[in-house]
Amino acid sequence: MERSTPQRAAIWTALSAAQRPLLPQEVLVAAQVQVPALGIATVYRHLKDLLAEGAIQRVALPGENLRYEPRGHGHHHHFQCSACERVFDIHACPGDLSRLAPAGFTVDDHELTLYGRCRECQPATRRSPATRALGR
Amino acid sequence: MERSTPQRAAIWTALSAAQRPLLPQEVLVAAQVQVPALGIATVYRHLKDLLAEGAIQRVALPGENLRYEPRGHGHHHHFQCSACERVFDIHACPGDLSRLAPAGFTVDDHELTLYGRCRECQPATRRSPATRALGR
DNA sequence: CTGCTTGTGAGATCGCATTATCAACGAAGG
DNA sequence: CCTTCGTTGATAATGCGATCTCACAAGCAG
Repeated sequence: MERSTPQRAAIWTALSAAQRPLLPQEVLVAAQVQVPALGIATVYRHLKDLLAEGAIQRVALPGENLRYEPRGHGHHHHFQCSACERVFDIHACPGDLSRLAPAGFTVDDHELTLYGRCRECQPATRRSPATRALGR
Repeated sequence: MERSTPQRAAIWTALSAAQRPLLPQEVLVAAQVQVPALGIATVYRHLKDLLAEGAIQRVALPGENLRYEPRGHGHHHHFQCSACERVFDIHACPGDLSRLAPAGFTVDDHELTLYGRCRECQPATRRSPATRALGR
């Protein structure tokens, strides 16, 4: 059975506190705040378990490795910052896109990714310049 | 310098005749119609060259390997059939999506992928059932 | 405490797409 | 013909994310 361990708790906390999809590496770094000795193998192990339990879901973006986020956000899309590479949730949707498909094609679902600068990575024009380090 | 060879021609023909982005493997199969002895190494070599020359471009879809298509299609999106896995071009666009991003975010670009059934893979209801083999 | 089971971490290993290697081939000029 | 030099194809090597192995540590029952 599933035993409650500090490692598992740290990984879950990292995922649910992030408010955005995380790479396994990002989960590792974030969870090591609570459990410094945490290894990457344990991260993958628990990601796999949490996925099987339905607690989290995969997020696939074009040309990117799989990210993970807690389930239950409903239908939503993602925004990737071209500066810090981080991915954020977008709780909005352009709506029905079946009209875009060629005649004879049936549309069941869609994936949308926006690219640009996140709030913290604006080109130092107005407030809040990109002072945050990468990979955080 | 670049020498014109049957292999190179076959690869280019495969790409421009396909009317859709191809995986290296699909390029190999399609080009082998003209040059049966063609090897995968030659496909990768010419894809790399054609890319450097700007004749073709990469197409990255969520969770998929890179595909390649001739350049010059302008801004467009893609449709992936959930049955045959093939990817088709969609020459349509939902338009400006910057309104979807959170406040403070700047949107420069976007990627859209539709999923469903292509014309040839409709659930055998009306005409043209999915008689085509996979991987073609 | 004691014994048994499960979880963990470091490193080895795997899977797979892509790239490098290299002997053989072949078009072009002599 | 013959030499030259870029091209080719089979295969080995690489890079990298993900998984497996295994000795050890940490729960839990008795």
